[in-house]
Amino acid sequence: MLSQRQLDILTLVVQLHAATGEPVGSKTLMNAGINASSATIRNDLSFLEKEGFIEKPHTSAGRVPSVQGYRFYVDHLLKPSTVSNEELSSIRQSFNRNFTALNEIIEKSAQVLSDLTSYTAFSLGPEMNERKLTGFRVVPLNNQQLMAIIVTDRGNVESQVFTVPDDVSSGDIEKIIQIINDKLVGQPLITVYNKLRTEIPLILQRYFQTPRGIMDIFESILGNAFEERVYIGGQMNLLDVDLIPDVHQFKLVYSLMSNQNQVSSLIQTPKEGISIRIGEEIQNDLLANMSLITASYDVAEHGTGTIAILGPTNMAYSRMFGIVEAFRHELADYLADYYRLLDS
Amino acid sequence: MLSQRQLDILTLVVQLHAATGEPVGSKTLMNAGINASSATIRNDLSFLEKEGFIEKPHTSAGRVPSVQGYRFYVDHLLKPSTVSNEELSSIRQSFNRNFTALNEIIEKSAQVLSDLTSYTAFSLGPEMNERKLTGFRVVPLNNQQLMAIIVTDRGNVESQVFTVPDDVSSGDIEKIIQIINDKLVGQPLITVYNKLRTEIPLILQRYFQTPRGIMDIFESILGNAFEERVYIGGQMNLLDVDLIPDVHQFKLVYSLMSNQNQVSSLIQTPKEGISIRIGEEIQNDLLANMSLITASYDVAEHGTGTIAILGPTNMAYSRMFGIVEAFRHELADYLADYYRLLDS
DNA sequence: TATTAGCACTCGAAACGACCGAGTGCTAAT
DNA sequence: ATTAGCACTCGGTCGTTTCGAGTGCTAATA
Repeated sequence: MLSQRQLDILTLVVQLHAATGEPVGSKTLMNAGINASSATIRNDLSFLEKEGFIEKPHTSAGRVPSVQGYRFYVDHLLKPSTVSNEELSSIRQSFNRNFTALNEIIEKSAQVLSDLTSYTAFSLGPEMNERKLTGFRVVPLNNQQLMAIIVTDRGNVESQVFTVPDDVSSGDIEKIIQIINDKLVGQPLITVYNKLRTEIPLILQRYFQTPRGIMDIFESILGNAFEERVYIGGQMNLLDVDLIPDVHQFKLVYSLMSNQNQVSSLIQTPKEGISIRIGEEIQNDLLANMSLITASYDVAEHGTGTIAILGPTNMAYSRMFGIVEAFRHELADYLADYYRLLDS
Repeated sequence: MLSQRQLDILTLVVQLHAATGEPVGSKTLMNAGINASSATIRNDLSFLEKEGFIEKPHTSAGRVPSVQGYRFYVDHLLKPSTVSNEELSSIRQSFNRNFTALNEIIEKSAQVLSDLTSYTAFSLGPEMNERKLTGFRVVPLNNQQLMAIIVTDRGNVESQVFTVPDDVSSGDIEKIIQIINDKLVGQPLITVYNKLRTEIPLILQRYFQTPRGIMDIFESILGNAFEERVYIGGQMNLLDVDLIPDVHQFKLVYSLMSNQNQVSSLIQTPKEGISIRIGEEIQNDLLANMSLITASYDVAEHGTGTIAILGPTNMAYSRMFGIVEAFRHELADYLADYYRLLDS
């Protein structure tokens, strides 16, 4: 369908446009290594345009890749650049501090990934839904306040301070803790979440007249732990990209990113490995001129996590692909170590 | 010095400029209620300019208040607008949820204040430095992880999960906890912080060969609790203000606000009550075209806290002053209640 | 003496237009 | 199939003009 030269031209259009941000013209392509006259290149350009791979912003400008063009490039022409050893070791180094809870590692990873790419990065830890509630503690802090601590499967910890309502005695609390330990600890979180709305209130009714107040508290705590949390790094990097035409849109994007649910569904990826979505493929009007690279990673029997970066449509795909690819492996390795340590 | 009409004119210039953002001309002032011809007003304007209260962006524009003009307005002309009952009750309502730890109340207050003013808001809880360490708990989570919980004076809680180094046995941990409980609980935080670097290591040396690793952990945890934390709400509101000329400056301001130390010293206020700093008075080049309203509030014997808002120099001072004034009292009352509850 | 009407003047913002040049499409020659 | 040549397009830049809000000054007025 496309001649080799046409493939070369498309590749260069994508890469030069990524490098300069400008539309690419026939002479530029000639100088960039296409072995043909500018006229010939123009013919090819015109062909590529007819086929929908590139388009021109206006008559007398150069060409710019279309979404379809990017798609084709990403699917067939992209050669992931290998990550330099220095970068690799800088990734490792940034994970090298002795982190504490899993959440903090995940949070840090979003930070590092965004620094590395200078775009906005997302990080979601290994699948939460398969996790079990492995520990539940309530620690008295003073007369009126308690701290509830929830430990899930491995390493993930949520805590919340709460004030005891007037009508609840410390004996009541004891009983509730015992019930929770009996009935909930060791169960998958999803079960916990369900029982909390069905079975537990029934049991509590046997002991208390009005279990509602205290139940609300525990429900909110456990609910917190249940929610998966996507960490975001480098949100301000979006401001550098000239793709945010006005401040208003930036605020919209920012508030989009403040909403866990929306972010969650944004970086949801259907398939294994790395997926690249370009412009309108993201199916979100706000992000129409951006691209999203999503990658999943497996941590042995501990489920799979997700990382992602969001940048301009004309990002340097091969470099970004390389970074994301390297990063997902590093993170998976690091987490495998982390779990191994916990198990030892 | 200034005639009554000149005072009126200055007031109107400030207020109209706040309302429209445009320089104010003589005709506008005439229509806005100054009882004199535009020529007369021009004379007064020219006088006010000579005295340094107003200035003109360029020859054929209207006048704009100078910093000195704002200063005079704020010091002598400003009538704080009273806050409507609805607003007052909406403030109260937003505090009405059953909050848990003090930090969360303070965080929420920054949020509410920024919503109310549509500027950026800061909130610092009642003086931390006078606080004492009243509780210290270490809770085992699993084989390798512990959670340390620190409770200060009243209601303030910090927690941190950490992984136990290989060379530390659970007996060691027990001993350390005991030492901390003996030597540190009940002391003011500042003492804790100091002892942690002097006395405690000496004691530990008696028991362990290499106390360093474990000490690092505790030091970082306690250090965390020691740090005062200013909460910020509505940072994105700065983007609405047309005062941020370019995205670059916004990023600078944003990173300024990401630095606890800088924010802390920013909202440091010398005097009691409400203080208004205008433009260059803030002594920060980045904020040269903004104003900062800082207010302190007392919570009986629990120290004093600070709230602040940061907005454009031409903000509606009387309204903002009113809001901040109302807010500091509401917050003080609410916290007084909160502490009363804890003491009961 | 304070106020006001009148008028010439200033200067930024917006509208206009000429020009430039990168880039195109097409045609005819190789 | 490729290329040289050329007329054409159109956004961006830059200087000019126009417009109008606002000023300062002067002379008349209360």
